[in-house]
Amino acid sequence: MSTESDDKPRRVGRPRASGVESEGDVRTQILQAAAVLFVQQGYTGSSTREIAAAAGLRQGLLVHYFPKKQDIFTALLTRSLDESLATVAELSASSLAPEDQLYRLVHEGILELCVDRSSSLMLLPEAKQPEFASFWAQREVLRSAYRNLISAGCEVGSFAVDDLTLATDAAIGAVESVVIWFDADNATTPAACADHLAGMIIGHLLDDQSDLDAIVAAANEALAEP
Amino acid sequence: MSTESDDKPRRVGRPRASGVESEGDVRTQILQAAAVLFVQQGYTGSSTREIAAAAGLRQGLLVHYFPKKQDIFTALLTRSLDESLATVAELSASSLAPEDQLYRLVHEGILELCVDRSSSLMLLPEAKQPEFASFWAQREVLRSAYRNLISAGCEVGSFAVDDLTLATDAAIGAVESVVIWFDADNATTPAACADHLAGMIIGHLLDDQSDLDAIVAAANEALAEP
DNA sequence: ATTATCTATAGATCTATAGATAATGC
DNA sequence: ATTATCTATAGATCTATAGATAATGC
Repeated sequence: MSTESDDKPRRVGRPRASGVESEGDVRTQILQAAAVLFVQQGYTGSSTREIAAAAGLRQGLLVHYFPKKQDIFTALLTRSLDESLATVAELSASSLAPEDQLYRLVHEGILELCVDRSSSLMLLPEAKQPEFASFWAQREVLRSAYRNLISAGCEVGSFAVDDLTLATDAAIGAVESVVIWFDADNATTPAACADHLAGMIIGHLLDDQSDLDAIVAAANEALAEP
Repeated sequence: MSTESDDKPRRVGRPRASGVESEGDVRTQILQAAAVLFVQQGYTGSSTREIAAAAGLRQGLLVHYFPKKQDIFTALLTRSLDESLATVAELSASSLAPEDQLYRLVHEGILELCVDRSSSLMLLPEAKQPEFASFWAQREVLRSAYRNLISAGCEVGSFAVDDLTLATDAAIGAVESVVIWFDADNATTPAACADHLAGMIIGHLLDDQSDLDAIVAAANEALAEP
């Protein structure tokens, strides 16, 4: 119904030198390009010029959207926690037993890490530096959720754990280990990874190993529903 | 019995500007300083000048010992596999059952990763780049050892595994995950980490969970001997 | 006039090269 | 003379700043 022809690129502002037209939010495009480069070459190893080129724009414009290079990294780090923190909120509103909640949190977390490469950015050494402390504070929220679920699982007698801190770190660590080796090009699917690893992690926390089947079955049923 | 006084610094060559005297092999000192910085700030994020300063010498001298910055990284990466590959060789010369061998390999590997911070260097994005391909070839030897032990364990009926590749990657991944979170400053000891994680990994491979206790007991006994 | 982009560049790096210097050895 | 180190620096970056330009909007 529009009187304008769709293929005429009517857009305010000087055209891009690269010819590539901006599709959607420019900041998002920059972030995507940066995520790929950071994963391949590291944060310091990827120049703002390279990132800009990958996003189809000039370095000067990138700086206009992200005045400091560090702003790009901060945005990516923060974004990488959103999904898991949303899952935590959802689960804690449910009335599921702690072992069921933890299984689902772990399973979801693994899937997320398999599909979104940028979730491995927190492993970059530069992420440890003080400018990114607020990211680690957020992440501590996620770690507490794991810890609380493990602790609650012990209280109801489902889990048996000596050292709560060690069990928590080992569980989160095993979830995150998937970013070290999962390769989207290989035959193994994210779902298969998630099933395998989640079984290993929850299985090792359970007091009675044979409870695992019921937990897995319940989670699979829940997934089958809308 | 020496006629020379020990505190006179008789040494050929121009003295260091830093005043810090070289203790032992200079290349080793440079590598140690570089490992710390690479872990903290990444490879590209650590300049040769910084590394030299940390080792108590000037940048020009560092370049004399390692003509390319990349040579430092190559040396560190290569070194990080030595320990585990030696363990593999030792174990395969033994007549232990595959599940016992794998438990010990995993356990040793975790200990090593806890004590030697530089073993996490392979996680740096820069390590993936083609100049370091020979490191990955060596590492593939280690991965094969894991894979073969899991496969052998299945054949003798101790392990039950659907997907050999997935089981291998998950096992190595879980071992390596320790570098993500282990912190020497915390209360948890390397030994406690190794026990916990190795139990989780081998436990999940076993067909009959109750075999785990015997494997752990045998490994602990072997460690107690000289 | 407003907007989105561009180009040009200053100042601060960083790696690797070249050659000088301050010890001991003979 | 030999050795281990140094200083100085060229050339190539890299980030962030400043201001110009090429579109549409009115």
